[in-house]
Order: sequence, then structure tokens, then C-alpha cells
Amino acid sequence: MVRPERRTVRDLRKGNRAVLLRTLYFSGPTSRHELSGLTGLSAASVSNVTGDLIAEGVVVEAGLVESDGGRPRVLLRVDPEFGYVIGVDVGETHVRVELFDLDMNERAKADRPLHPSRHDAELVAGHILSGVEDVLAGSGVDRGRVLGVGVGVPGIVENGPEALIHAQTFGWDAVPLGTLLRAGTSLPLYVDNGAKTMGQAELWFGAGRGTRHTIVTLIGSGVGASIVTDGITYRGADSSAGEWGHTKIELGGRPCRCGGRGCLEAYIGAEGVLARAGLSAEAVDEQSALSELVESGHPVIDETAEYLGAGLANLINLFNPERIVIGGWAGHLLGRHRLTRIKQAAAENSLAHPYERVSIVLGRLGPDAVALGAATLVMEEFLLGRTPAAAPQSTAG
Amino acid sequence: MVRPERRTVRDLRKGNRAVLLRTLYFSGPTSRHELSGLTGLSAASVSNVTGDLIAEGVVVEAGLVESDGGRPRVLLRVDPEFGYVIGVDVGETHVRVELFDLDMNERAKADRPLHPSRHDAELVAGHILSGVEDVLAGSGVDRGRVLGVGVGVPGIVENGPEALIHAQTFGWDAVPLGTLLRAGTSLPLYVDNGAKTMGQAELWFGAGRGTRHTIVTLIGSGVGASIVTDGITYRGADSSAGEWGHTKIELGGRPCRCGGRGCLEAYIGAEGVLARAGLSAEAVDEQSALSELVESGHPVIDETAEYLGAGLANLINLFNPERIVIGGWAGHLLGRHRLTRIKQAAAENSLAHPYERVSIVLGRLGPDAVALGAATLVMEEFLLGRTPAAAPQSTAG
DNA sequence: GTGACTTACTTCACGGCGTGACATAACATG
DNA sequence: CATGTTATGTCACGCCGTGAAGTAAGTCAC
Repeated sequence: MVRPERRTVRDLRKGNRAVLLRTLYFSGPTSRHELSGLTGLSAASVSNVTGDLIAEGVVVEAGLVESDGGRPRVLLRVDPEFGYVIGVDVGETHVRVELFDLDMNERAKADRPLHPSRHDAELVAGHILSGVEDVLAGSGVDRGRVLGVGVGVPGIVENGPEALIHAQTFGWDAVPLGTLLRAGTSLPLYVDNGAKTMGQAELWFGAGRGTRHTIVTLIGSGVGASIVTDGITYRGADSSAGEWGHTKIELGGRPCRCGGRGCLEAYIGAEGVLARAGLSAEAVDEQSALSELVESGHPVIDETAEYLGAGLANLINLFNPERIVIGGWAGHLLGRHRLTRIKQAAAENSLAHPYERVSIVLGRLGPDAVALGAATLVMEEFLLGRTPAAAPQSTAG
Repeated sequence: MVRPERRTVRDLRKGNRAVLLRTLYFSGPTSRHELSGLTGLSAASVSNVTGDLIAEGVVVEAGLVESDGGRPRVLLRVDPEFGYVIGVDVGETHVRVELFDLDMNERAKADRPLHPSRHDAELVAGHILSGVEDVLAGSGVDRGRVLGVGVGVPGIVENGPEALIHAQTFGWDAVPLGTLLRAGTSLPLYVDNGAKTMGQAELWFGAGRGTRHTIVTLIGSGVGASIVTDGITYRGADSSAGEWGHTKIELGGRPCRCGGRGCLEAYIGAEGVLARAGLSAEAVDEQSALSELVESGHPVIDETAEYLGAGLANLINLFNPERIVIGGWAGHLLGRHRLTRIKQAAAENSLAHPYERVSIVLGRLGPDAVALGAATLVMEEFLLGRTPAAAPQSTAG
């Protein structure tokens, strides 16, 4: 049931400010005149609000456009140096911290290796915190100009009053990562599942750009998905939506590392594919082993394409998306070599109507988009006008 | 990507009016004072806006509440007689038209039998139109006071400029039902899939009341689902989302009437269950045959509960809902006798965390809620302030 | 150069909004 | 009937977006 909220005349301004800021951000350098057309706001209001934005320093002028007989348009853009955002990718083998300007240019980076069997929460939190210090030092960016830190983690992120993380592969059960980090920094924090952050990166800057009903799959050793419904990453009742990897595709089928049977992940996750080809994921390097199977045309790969296509078909029937993006390193590998077969299997296993509507494409950002996506969590807040706009030197919590 | 819209100071009023109207509708008789607390609006604004609503005739006073020493509160409520809504259920064997007042009390009803093999679009449209005339005559309600007609149909409803319906079981391929109806009436029309309308009925008045992340399943001869994300029925890119029945639960498994294999519907749809028990759906009466199987404890029924549970588990993993409502006549039958088993299967096949969050319950409105739900489509528009509020005698298109 | 023309932007008065402070209404109690 | 209490109505205020009118800043013809 829709639960609308009351609004005051001031929310109006906040909303229109956000509309303008977002348009400016995604449509690049734009004149006030054009903005008026894009947003539907009157020229007067555009002038008024952009005036505020310029006074705050969020927006700057960016040159003129020559005219053929009139006053030239002044181009406006979000000042990429107005603030900075930090994205963190917590993976199986590393913690990666990246600092971006508002144009999402990477300005500094820090990597911390993780031993695949040691993922203590304190260790990871420590790596994140020291990584943040590193990128601050490395870029020379003042701490007060950082709008926040986004963190993409594996597993389920339960967004209550304090984010709790349940990550089976890390042995994390209700780890309060947010609290751990907040003890070490006063920067605003946003924690989300890594598949969802990667999905948001593809949605904003990659193969999902411009779409509103989109699913970004993340196929690596494990399998996940980010589901975007009507432009918003769907999180469900407590943020664990999108566990596509553990939906059943073959009831009572192959055992999965989640303890269940017949999960999609057991068939199309890298570990599952190798196992089906008779290889132990522990004995070989996953990535090169899978690559070899693909190159050599091993029959298991065609079978995998079938399963993947059927898994996508289920998403198509349930969500009726306009685009499906295949991501993750294993997804890229399979997609590059077997996209036609995957699409064919998707077509065979979905209803004609929704299948016609969807385009299935490969991710454009590569498997390293998790940190970028995590940074967009901060950016999202900024565009909604919820971050301290003109943070002087403060370190808001 | 979120696409916010500019707003003017007038939208503000419209929005707050809608907030108030909706609160009044769902919270029953309420005083202005209480409304202020419920909506967050100031007492002054509540007075102001309710004044408008009363002047329009939408809202009426509904008695006083005794006080212990102060001015008594005046209770307000939406006038159930302000207008009327019509809901239509287009099923396999009948077209049912019902007229409700705004409190959703049924005021008149018309039934038109349909021969299971004759579903010409013109015939159905004719039944709907004559049914509408019947309920108008039967209730004595003036045509000008009808806010609109909602229609629930089987199959996929493609909501473009003109609703196109693709219903395999009816042999409908892109039938422009909206256009057909509009030729015969000038009442506002809202067409949607029957599973979705039933879902909205359960969400508003049944087992889903008060929830925001909800899935209502419709298990009859066929299988569908209505997916409510964040309070809104999810429709996807072109309204065909929720085709749960044709997701694959057993790749390459039993043939389904959709032409595919291994669809959930082939296992838990009434027709599929009977077929698995060796009965032909055409030779027996589906409902009594299934009922008999359930009563006699046929092993196929336990198996069906397993499949159903696994199917629900997939929804739980993907959507992380707070509630799942089992509806449809076959769903009721199975749920009444095998709910524990179904839940157990759902638990076994879903991740622990999202499973803990969800409650799986039986529908409360019975299988006949399709027409009621279709009427809520009109009600929804009314509460958003999009229907001609004080329709004098007109017949808006 | 200069004036006419064109286009982009700014200013301003206006009507509409929600709000808090205050006024009033409508009851119970003593 | 006075007093206290609570619900509701009124009003001036500050803020909003808008259209109309004004201003800025170019091109172009001559």
C-alpha cells in the first residue's frame, strides 16, 4: 500500500533542487535554457535554483556555446572538485578502496590483500579504515570534502538501525560492520551488497544506462543479481532481495555450497561449472581453469549456457525487465563466447512476450565495478541533497 | 535511474490532499486532530484541506467522539455514496460485473456465463458492457457517479497507449479490449491482469493488509502471482511481470501448456496436479477431482506441496517479501490442508535469512476477489485525486 | 562602427502553499 | 454560570514557482 508523505513548501524547493542537480549531473554541461526544457521548470526557477547551487559551489560555469545571433548560452556543470566519494570493494581476496571526484574519475586507490581463509570482521574493518587514510593521503584530498564512504560487501546486508552483515563465505553472521567502521571514522557510511553496488555502477555508467527495469547479474564463483525496478535498486523487506543464485532450477538437483540442492549457483557459478567438469575448485586456479574449458569447447560449457539462459528466463518471466546485463568475471567469460546460446536458452524458457521486450547484453564495466558502484551509493545521497552540501571542514557522522 | 519530476506549488496541495484522503479512507472515521498526527500536517492545513474535501462532497462528518472535558472531536470519513466503482472479472467460465460503493460494499452484480471454448473478444466486451448496464440499472446508481470501471483479465496486459491483451488460454493475441470497450461506454477504464487485481484486493482488504513487500499467488488451473514492491504492484517494463507459473523449477521437466517444459504451473497448477495423478483435466471436474485427491491424501498432493514450497522459496530469495499470500481456489485447497508441509519445503529451499522474515498465509478473500481487486484499480486513481472529483453528471473518457 | 535583431538570462509582482500564533467553539466539571 | 480543557478555525508570515517584462550579450547587414 502506498504510503505518501506530507510535504511542505520547503520540500518543494529541495525536490526541484535535486531534479536540477541530477539532470545537470547526468546530462553533462547544460545551459539554464536547456535545463528548463529538460526539467519542465520555468526559466525563472532554473535561474533561481542554479543561483543557489552556484553560490554553494556545487555547480560551476563551464564555458559558452557560440550562438548564431543571440546571447550565447552559459554551460553549467557539477563541479567535479566540489567533493569526493570513496568506494570500497570487499572481496574474497582483497579489500580495495578507491577515491573518486564527483565525475567518478579515480583519484587514488589502495589495495589490501586478504587471505582467502581469513576474513575476521576486525581485520576487514581495519583494512577499510587504513585504506581510506591511504587514499586521502595519496590524493591530497581534504577529509572534510569527502561526502561519504560506500562499501560493497558479499552476503546479505540487513539495513536496520545499524547495518548487519550475513556472509556465509566469510563466516560472518550478523557482523555490525557499520558500527565497527564508525568507531574509526566520522565519515558518512553506506553499506550494501556487492552485487547491488556493481549493479548500480552498470546502471549509471555501463550497459544499463538509461534503463528503468533492469537486472544486472553477477556471475563469479558465486551468483547474485541486482534488480532495478522502476529506476530503483530493489532491496525487499530487509535488503536481502536478489539472491538469484540460490533459486532452484532443478529441484533436488546438485548440492550447493549453501547447503541446499538444485540451486542455480551450483550449475552456473564458476565453482559449480568446474565441479561439473570434474575439476576441484580448490586444486586449480578458478579463472584460468574456467577459461580453458570455454576455449576448448568443453560440453559442460554449452550445458552451462543452457542453465544460465533458463535462469535468465525465470527473471524475464518474473520481472519483465527491459535489459539484462551479464556481469561478473565468469559471466563475462561465458557471455563473450556463448551469448547466442544463452539468449536462445532464455528465449526457449521464457514467455514470448516478455522475452521480446528484453535485451540481454554483456556488462561494460568489467568485474571491478564493485568499488565504483559503492561510491555511487554516496553519489545517490548527494544528488538527493541529503549530504551536507557545503561541508566546510566538518566530519559529519 | 530515478527520474524525479519538477513540482509546482499546486502539486503540493494535490499531494497533501491525496495523503489526507488516503489516510481517511484506510483509517476509517478520524478526527481532524488525529489526522494531523497521522499525516504530519499541521492542524491548520488539515482544517483547510478537509474543508475543500467536505465542500466537494468527498468527505462527510460522521458523528462526534465524547470528550472528558473539552470540545468533542468531529469524526470525518469518505462518503461511501460520493461515487461508485465497478469491477469486472473476466474468467474462463464467466464474466462477472460488480458495482461497489466507495466502502467496497457490493451494491449490484451481474454474471454472464462463458462457454470454455468461446472467448471472442467481441463477445466478452459485449458481456462487460451489458453487465455494466445491468449493475447500473440494478443499483439505481446514476452513471455520472461512477468513477470508473476496472477489468481483470487473464494473460498479459500490455499497457501502452491502448491496453493490448495477450491471453493464450483465450486465444487472444494483442486484443485491444480497451478500444473495444471505449466504443461502448464513456466511463474511465482500467484494465489489468486478474492475478494482479486479486493481489491488490488481498493487499488492501485481505491477508496482505498493512504490508509493503508482498506477493500474492494465484493458484488455480493456471498459476500467477502479484508482486508488490514497496507498496506498489510491480508491473515491469510492459506490465507482464509476475509470470511465476512459467518459471522453470525442473529444467527439461514436465511439458506445460505454454509449450515449455519444467514450468512450475505444470506441477502445481490444478491441471498439472491432476495430470500427475493420472487424471485428465478434461474428463473430470477439476475442482472436485482435486478436492478428492487432497482429502484422500494422495501422494501427488504431498509432492505438490513440495513443489509449491520450492516455488515460494524462489520468490523469497528473489524478493525478500514480508508476506506471501496463497490464493486461488487450488491454492486455498492446498493451503488449508498442507500449509505446514508447504512452509517446510519453502524453508528448506530458501536462504535462512529471508525465510525468517516472511510469513506465509492463506488468502482471506477467497477466489472471487478478482472483481473486487479490479474495482480497487479505480479506487486507487480516486485516492490519488486523478478521477474527476466532483463528477456532476458527466461521463469523462 | 552602428543599429537592428536574436537569444539567454534576471528581476519582479503575484497567487498559492503550509505553518505557528492566536482566536473561537464546544464540551465537562464544580 | 464560571472555569478549565480540548478541538477546530482564522490570519499574517515566509517561502515557493510562474509569467511578464526587463536586461545582457552576442550576430549580422550595412
